[in-house]
Amino acid sequence: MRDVAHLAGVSHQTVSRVVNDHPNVRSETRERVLAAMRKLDYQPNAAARTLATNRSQTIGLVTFDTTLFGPSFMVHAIERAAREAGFFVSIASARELDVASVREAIRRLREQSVEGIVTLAPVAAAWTALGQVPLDVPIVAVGIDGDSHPEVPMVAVDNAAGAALATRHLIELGHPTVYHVAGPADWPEAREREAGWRAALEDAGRPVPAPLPGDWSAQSGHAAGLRLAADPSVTAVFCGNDQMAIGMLRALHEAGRTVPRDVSVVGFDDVPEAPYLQPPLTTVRQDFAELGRDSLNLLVTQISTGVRRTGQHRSAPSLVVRHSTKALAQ
Amino acid sequence: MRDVAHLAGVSHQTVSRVVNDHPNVRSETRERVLAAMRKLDYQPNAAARTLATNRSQTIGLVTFDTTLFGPSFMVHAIERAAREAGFFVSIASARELDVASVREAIRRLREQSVEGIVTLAPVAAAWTALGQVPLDVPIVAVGIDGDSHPEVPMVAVDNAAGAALATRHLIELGHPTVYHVAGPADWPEAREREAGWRAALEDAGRPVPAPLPGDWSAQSGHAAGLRLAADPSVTAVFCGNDQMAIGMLRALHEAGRTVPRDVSVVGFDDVPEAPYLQPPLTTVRQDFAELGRDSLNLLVTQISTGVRRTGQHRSAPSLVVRHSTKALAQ
DNA sequence: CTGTTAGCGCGTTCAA
DNA sequence: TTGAACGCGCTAACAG
Repeated sequence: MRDVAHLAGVSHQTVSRVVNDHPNVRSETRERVLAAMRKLDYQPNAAARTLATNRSQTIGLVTFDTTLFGPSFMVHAIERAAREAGFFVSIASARELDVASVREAIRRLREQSVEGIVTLAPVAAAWTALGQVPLDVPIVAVGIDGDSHPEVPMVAVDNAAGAALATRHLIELGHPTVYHVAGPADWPEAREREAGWRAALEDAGRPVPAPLPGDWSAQSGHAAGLRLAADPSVTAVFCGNDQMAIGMLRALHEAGRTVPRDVSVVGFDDVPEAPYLQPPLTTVRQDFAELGRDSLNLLVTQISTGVRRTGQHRSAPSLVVRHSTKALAQ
Repeated sequence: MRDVAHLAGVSHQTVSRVVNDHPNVRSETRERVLAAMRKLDYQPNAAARTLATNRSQTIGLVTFDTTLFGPSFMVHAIERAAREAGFFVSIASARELDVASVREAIRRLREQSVEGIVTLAPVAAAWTALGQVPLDVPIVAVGIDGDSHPEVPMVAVDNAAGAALATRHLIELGHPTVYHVAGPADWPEAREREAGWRAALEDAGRPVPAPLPGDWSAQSGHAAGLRLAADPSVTAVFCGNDQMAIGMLRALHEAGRTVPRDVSVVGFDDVPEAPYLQPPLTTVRQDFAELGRDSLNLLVTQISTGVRRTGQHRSAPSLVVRHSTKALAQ
């Protein structure tokens, strides 16, 4: 910057004014400075600005497993939205699913003076950690059950509603009951989906079979599928996500049970491959891109207005009916 | 930090020495300082340190489409490795696939004084942009054809070798030739795979059918599959990635052609769902986690030694034979 | 409209 | 072993 000032024959302060679009600069001077900046390929120094203004123009992202479809998609959507809002994004992943790891990730972000934090770690441990974070930096939680920490605003799809959508769809198709392959118990999203499934079943006066444990992976869906296939009374299964549904489809096929003729299967997420599975998967769609954008905008609003927001911001998922579900043959 | 110094009854540089594990501090003083730090929940200020040392402890990640399996997996692996090496990571995604977008992403990272850059944007435009980057910050390119920019070290699987592996596997199974669904032409990885497939075919003296265009998506694989299914002479297909193979499997099924009885299909990547597709997919495995770690370690080595590395670092992919390929019935 | 001064929090260099 | 002075590149406050 000093060099630029020298070359343009002005003080470094004037250069600073030009960089920050300050109004009180004669346009002629401004041009001279801009020319010097181009000539020297001037790069502003974000660290110096951060130090002087106490504003880093950076938001932090706490992630856990970005190899899953949802989180990885949202990282993308959030980075995009952040760039448009003029923010850098720094990521910090939690090593484990425990409170200490999430706190550590948040600590690292705070060390970088981030102006706000979005947490994509939808695990029970995360909100315990969030409750312990000093409230001087705005936080938005994505996909976390915010009931226990109403002071942290949360963005998520209405998992229970989505699960109920799937379950009612199967009930309306004439299935006496619906089995469920659940996600990991320490993920609030998994619990919400299970709760939605359970409630829909109870509302319809149907028996509630024990949910089968899963871990979001196709492998766990496959294992659950092999168990369910052994029981001829099983005609409908709601899987906690699409990956597990893929494993389920495979297991049923291996066991000689045809989908959807013998068994109907519904997933959750609507991954891009869902229409091309065999059969094309009926599933609950959630719009991850919108979720990512919304969470960032909520954060940016808090940063720029200084007003803390709270409460849950739920978006409505929708059911996409394809060919893995069918009316029960009497 | 001033507060800590005050509380501990020392000067702020003594605190600085403690923070940086400087040897010349009496252990008693050190303890007093540490106690004060804990008491005040002291957070070092990364911006100030960056300004004073000109070292940001941050590496930058240039991404393009993190919704694809490979890139999203590597973001995760790289963040992990970076954390262990004591680096923060800041991400900047390229808006488009053009040179300007990649340059802009790199500019944003440089503004943050990153000490090194890993680029996960495996598109032709990326290396054009890389060639224009001032060489004062080390760069490692992942999955980019480094031939045209030997000064930028590159880490990738040997795509051509992987494609040849797949193609030879099909030839050895008795297929007269192998069709190919290619990835986007502006991705070097797609071109390398196509080249490997072509070379294997030529080496075996087989005819080389025109490759079908794809864009990595299941949808494009499905479209290609519908075209191939119309030709009864097609008995073997090598898809540029697993997503396209999923679409291919579906299209062949719709057209009444059974895999692997009528047509054999091979993918590339070995996504976690591959073993659970119908049929379980024979594919070329690449170890994204290792790729991510390697790229980061290569970068950290350059940063800490100050020695620039060059050249290509290729890792060998392997063929995973499952049930989507079968000897051609005579 | 523009320049001068001071300081953001930290590390480095020199003295003590 | 510790402290004082200085500067990293920038912005904020004031002066001109």
